[in-house]
Amino acid sequence: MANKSSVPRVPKSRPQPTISGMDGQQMHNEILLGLPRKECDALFPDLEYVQMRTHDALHEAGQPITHGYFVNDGLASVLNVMADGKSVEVGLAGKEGFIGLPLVVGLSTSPNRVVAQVAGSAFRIRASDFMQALHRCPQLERDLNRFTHAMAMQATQVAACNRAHEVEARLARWLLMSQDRLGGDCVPLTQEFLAHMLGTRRASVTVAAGILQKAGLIKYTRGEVNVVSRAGLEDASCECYQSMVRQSRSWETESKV
Amino acid sequence: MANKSSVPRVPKSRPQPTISGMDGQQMHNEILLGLPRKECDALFPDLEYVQMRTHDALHEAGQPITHGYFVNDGLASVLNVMADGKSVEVGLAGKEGFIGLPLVVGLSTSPNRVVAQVAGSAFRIRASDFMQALHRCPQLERDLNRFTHAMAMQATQVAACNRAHEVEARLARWLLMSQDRLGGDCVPLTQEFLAHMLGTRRASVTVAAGILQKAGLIKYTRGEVNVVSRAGLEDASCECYQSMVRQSRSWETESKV
DNA sequence: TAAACACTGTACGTTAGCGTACAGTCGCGG
DNA sequence: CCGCGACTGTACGCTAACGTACAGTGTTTA
Repeated sequence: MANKSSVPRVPKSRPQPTISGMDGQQMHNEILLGLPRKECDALFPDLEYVQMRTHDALHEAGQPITHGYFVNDGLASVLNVMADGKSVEVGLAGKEGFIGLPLVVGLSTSPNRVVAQVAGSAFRIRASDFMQALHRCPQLERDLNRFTHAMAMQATQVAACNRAHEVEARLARWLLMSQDRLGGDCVPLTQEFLAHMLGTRRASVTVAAGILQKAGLIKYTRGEVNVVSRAGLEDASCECYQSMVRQSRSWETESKV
Repeated sequence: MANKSSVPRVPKSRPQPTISGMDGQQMHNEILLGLPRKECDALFPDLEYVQMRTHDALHEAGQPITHGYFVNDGLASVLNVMADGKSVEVGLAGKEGFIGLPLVVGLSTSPNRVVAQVAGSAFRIRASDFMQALHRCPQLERDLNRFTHAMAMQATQVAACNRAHEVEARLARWLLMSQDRLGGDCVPLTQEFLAHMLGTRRASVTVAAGILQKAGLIKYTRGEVNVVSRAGLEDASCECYQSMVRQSRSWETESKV
């Protein structure tokens, strides 16, 4: 929440190659920001700055992946869609992430639906361009393999959580995770879509959110959740949130090869 | 159990470097079998052939990873362990797999507990040796990155399944998945441990297994499930099983870069 | 062969969550 | 300013699954 007005992390000494459509926008995507100059040169000409509007589908389950997306802003949800149309969120990516991981291992079909859950922007790249660029960008490839691993960890935690914990705790966890990735107190989402995320009924979300609100942890108003007490939410959430945080920590400290 | 005397798939033209403790045993692990000669030479001296006994823990949640395991035989379950001691299976690996994926991205702590769910054997390698060998084995590294991806897909499917489907269907799915990885009709497991896999009560497993048995799909006897009708089981299981199969198919066909 | 053990079957009260339906409430466009 | 659509609150009967407990049954050990 603090870094709203922080300086962009691109070193001044590195004038970025142009990115189509970006004019004047800031780059937030952490994978791109961390690339060495050489890989930027190789990659950036293929990137295109695009807006993500709420509920835009980036990928469709079972469909070919046309573009990869370096999320810059906002929030993308990875959903597993069941035969009866119900969906369950299995992953969440913000500016630390990339959407289109199958491409990294040479698959061009997405097993999941991916939607922009909170509007924002992304740098997108055509699948074919991406796969070629990858060969020239070893650091990018390594980052993406790591991110794949991080998403895998997230999915395993969610798998367990879905089995073991109840709606109220899962909702709290989800809000915390979103807040972390958005960097603000406000998560703009309707209960209807929260229900899709949690794989439950809207009515269940209403009840759970009501409890959190009465406890003074959040403030809910038509399509917008405001986090009032992070600490309280962490108590209300299940251990899974802390597990995930711990994992991404050990990540940062341990995994600097 | 059936394929004890099948021919080894290692080409005759490629005399294998010795592996400690292996004397006369056959190699089944598909990752190792697919490596080019050069990488075998680099890797095999560090491998050690070991037995996995039922319920042996290969990794402990939150503990350092001492060895990676190329599963050769039997079945390894990746479990997420909750604070209250309950566990939920989030991944399953047989001879197609490797246990210790965090090592691949430079992490030396396992987020999950991994146990031998069905006894067998594995080729293990010390974590430090593994991480060094990886630099000399690009094909191995690529294979393992792919396998990471496959496990991630598995986890996402399980995450959704855990939320959406009921015990009976999940049990059927699990039996099918195990059978695929074991290559026989018989899955040696008690209801108690099936319950741990499915993240449910033993009593629920008893009921579900009873239904499958009455329907003539399986035969259950003290610690041993015999699959009678695969087709029937596939009907009884949820769509998730087919999803997973489809994914590993597209895998094999698409992803030969 | 008896006792101990491990595994399986079943039962019962309790509960979270489901499906569904309907009544508020807010905000925007006509 | 009204009406309509989108969002939220609540209610009710129903079911899967839970926690727990205990009785059967097969297998090993003494």
